Amino acid sequence: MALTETLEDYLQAIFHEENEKGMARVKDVAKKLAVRASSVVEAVNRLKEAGYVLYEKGDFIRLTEPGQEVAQRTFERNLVVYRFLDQVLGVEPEHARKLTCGIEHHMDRQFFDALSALCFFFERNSDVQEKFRRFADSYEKGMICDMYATLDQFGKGDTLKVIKVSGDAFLRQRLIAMGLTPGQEIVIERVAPLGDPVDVVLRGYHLSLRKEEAKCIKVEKI
Amino acid sequence: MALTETLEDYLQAIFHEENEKGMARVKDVAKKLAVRASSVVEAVNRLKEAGYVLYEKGDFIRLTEPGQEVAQRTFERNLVVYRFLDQVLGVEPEHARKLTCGIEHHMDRQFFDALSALCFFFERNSDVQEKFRRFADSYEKGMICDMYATLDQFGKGDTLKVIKVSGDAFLRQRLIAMGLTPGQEIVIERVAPLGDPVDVVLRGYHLSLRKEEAKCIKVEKI
DNA sequence: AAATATTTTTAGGTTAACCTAATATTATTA
DNA sequence: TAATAATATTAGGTTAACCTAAAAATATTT
Repeated sequence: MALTETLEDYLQAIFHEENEKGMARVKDVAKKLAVRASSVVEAVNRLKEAGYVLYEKGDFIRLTEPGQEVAQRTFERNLVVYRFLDQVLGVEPEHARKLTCGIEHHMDRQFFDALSALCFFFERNSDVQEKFRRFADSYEKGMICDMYATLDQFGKGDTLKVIKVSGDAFLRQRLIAMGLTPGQEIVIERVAPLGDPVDVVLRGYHLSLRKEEAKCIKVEKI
Repeated sequence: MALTETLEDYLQAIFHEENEKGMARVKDVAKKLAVRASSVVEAVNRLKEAGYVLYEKGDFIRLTEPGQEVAQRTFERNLVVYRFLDQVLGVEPEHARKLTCGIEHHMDRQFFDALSALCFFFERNSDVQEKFRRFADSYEKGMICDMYATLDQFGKGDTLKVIKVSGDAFLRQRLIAMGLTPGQEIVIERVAPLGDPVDVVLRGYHLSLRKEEAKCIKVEKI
């Protein structure tokens, strides 16, 4: 019985209510999730069906063992994402909190572990943390202005992946029509002196690009 | 006109079809998203309403300028999450691809930029990358066995946040009833010799915990 | 205890996102 | 070109997740 994201949210809200106030009531869960009480009743009945809560009308909502487990796990995921945003990426707390919700539903054990490890790594290696902070700062200020390299910066034999095609609409259209589309892998076959033209292979086809055109193609080396 | 996550997915699929095959057809979009053609028609009509695609029945689906932009942005977010999972966290490609989808809808500019910066940072600093890889390995093998510290490991004046309460159900119940609930902040007021008992303050209340109990409370220093 | 207020529940409605099955359209091939 | 196959569209149904508004149950005052 896999829960929907929404039901997982309800479970978590109930978990927090239980923790904060000792018990969870329809009204408070409703307020916490910003929905109407009737929606909570509906959700709780579904959770009851699935065996995650105990509930008799009029009574408090209480989590069963499996319910506790799911809620706890979801909460931990939430926490780790928050920690990552806050401590590693340096997103402001409030903003981090907003971003966090939603992501915790898309994590599995491996992701969770890896993210935890990363948080710890940064925590234990303040030099790395410092270094990254400086790096990110200059990145933000546009000093590492273009995050992706362009095709003209590579040489014979390099295998690249197209990220984006820039330039005016007409040129872009033309390049895309040639198969230079985001995600496409290309191999540089030959670069003429002074970088013009550049011959590449993609999907088995050969293509010759002017340097000006090559400059419009953002790529990533693979 | 904010799009739903689902419609953003349709937009992205259309984008990729256009890029890969030069044009997007209902059938192919359906296959790509693993839905029925009728669902695609419905979604496309909604996208048309919202001004993101041009579509006359029987014809191909084509993105408008705003449609292109949204699709491109979503794709870039997807890519950066993928890059992060793959290059930084070391999740295997296939698995990373699965995890990626879903997350790209929960990102904003700041998150995107920070994550990009992190990927670059790791790329440019292979020593850091190496170091983390080793760290994560030992972490995975349980050598950094417990990711969270426990309450008994801290001293007077430390401010902590409760992460989890472990122990048998009975003890857990009791500790939680005392207010030691996940997320709760506590301050250590006094630690008796040999660490037993530990006095803490939470929500303005004083609490005295046996060392055995303190060991059950996973915390994080804040 | 009666009156009032609060909370919970039910009943019935809406929307997005799917579906199946039938029909219409467009392509392909005999 | 007629028959067949492939695609696309429509019509109508389902489910989750919301809602409003009214009714029922509990609590709280006077």
